[in-house]
Amino acid sequence: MRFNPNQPGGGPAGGRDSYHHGNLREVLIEAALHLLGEHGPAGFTFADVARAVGVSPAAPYRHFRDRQALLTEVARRAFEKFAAELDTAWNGGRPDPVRAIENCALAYLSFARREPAAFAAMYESGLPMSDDPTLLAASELVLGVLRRAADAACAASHAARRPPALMVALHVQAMAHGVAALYVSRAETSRRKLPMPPEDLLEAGLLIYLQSLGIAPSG
Amino acid sequence: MRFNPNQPGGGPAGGRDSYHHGNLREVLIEAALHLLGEHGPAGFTFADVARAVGVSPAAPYRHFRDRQALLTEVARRAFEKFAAELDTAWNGGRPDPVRAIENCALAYLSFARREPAAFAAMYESGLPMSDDPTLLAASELVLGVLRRAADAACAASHAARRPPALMVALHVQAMAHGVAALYVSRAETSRRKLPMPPEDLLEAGLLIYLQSLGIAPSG
DNA sequence: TGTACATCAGTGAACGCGCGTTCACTGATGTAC
DNA sequence: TGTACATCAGTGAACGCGCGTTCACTGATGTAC
Repeated sequence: MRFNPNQPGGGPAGGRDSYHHGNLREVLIEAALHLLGEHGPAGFTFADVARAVGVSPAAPYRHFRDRQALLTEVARRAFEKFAAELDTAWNGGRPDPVRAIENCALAYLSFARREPAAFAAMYESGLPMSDDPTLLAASELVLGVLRRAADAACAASHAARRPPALMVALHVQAMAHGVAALYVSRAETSRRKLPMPPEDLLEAGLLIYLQSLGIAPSG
Repeated sequence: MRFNPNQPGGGPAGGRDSYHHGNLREVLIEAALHLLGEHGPAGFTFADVARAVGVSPAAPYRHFRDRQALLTEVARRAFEKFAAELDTAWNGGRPDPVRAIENCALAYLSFARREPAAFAAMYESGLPMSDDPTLLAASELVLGVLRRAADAACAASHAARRPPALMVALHVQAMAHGVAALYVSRAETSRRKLPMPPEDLLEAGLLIYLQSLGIAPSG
């Protein structure tokens, strides 16, 4: 498949009717994401990306040092988008902390389902965080959102002994991530069947967990 | 690195001083597992395995149709070993259901830590279960153990409303898997630092969860 | 015990292929004056 | 407004390499008689 750099409406000049692409960097990132979704984190090559975009195999080198640099950029954007969606789902803690946390967790699954490519880039590509501070920073946005959600939930708790909010955030992420990894993000042929929607499984698990912290949905 | 088919003590004849290897199939599986641990699910080739064993690149074809067939066998054995370790940790539910479930969960992490290669073969290689019934069957052993553990835990519960045992098993696995995937099994450079041991994180999470079901450790 | 033969489990050379990367190049664009 | 020039962002041919796989082969082993 080929990616057309022009806007759907046909932007001003630019794009591929001229010698210069004008937008190649962005298009390469999109194409890499697309291939990632189709063939998994290791299922495509630098040359594949160039081919998908309809450009010579040398062209990508003008924009990325190598395949890993491209993949890193994909993962960085994935983390940012993922964190933004979680934050939208959190919605400032409305209508109440439990529902807001649940919405966060469901957004976790929703993202894994809608964007398996981005999910793979973040959590299955094995990219080293240590090499790129901006990638590390982007990855921390995700837990940051969950941390804020857990703070609010803990503040609303009336349990005798509460675990630290960070730990609650990590528990929520662990359960969401476990469900996502086992039952949502993997190829359909390589995961077990589940007698219920993964969303129901996760929601039930979180309710049981949060109940123990003395937090219940209001209303 | 090279794998010596002979036992360390030097078994009776057999092995690589003769033209015939005598044990090549087993040694190929070991070598594949080893390479998997070093370079991830996609990080080695059929030829690499042959080289690691010190055999011609055509030799593996006598034992496996292709790379995927070899990987499938590795994954199948990994599931069996993993399930066996979980069952040992479960220990028939002793000393009490909560402790036994916790031991199961800790065994989950322990396996992910000690055998990252096997873990990757099972959960990160993207092998299609649908192609091989024996692989599917092996993969179900794992949930089978957790299911039995959950059954016993639910029987001991005195909560007003209990979720089905299968769901409890899935929750336990989800949390364990989430912690393992995020904080144990990935390469050190590509995971976030955690302000506590993953084992403590998981244990705390399960305690909170199980408490809600009206199950507490005895003693 | 000896011999002939079938089968098994390796060898190693060869193939076509696509990869990552480099290279000198060239068309298009921007800018100084 | 026009022109010369620098820079940018592509081309496409080329390279060496290691891959997966096939092939005719051969050494070792097992078995019938």
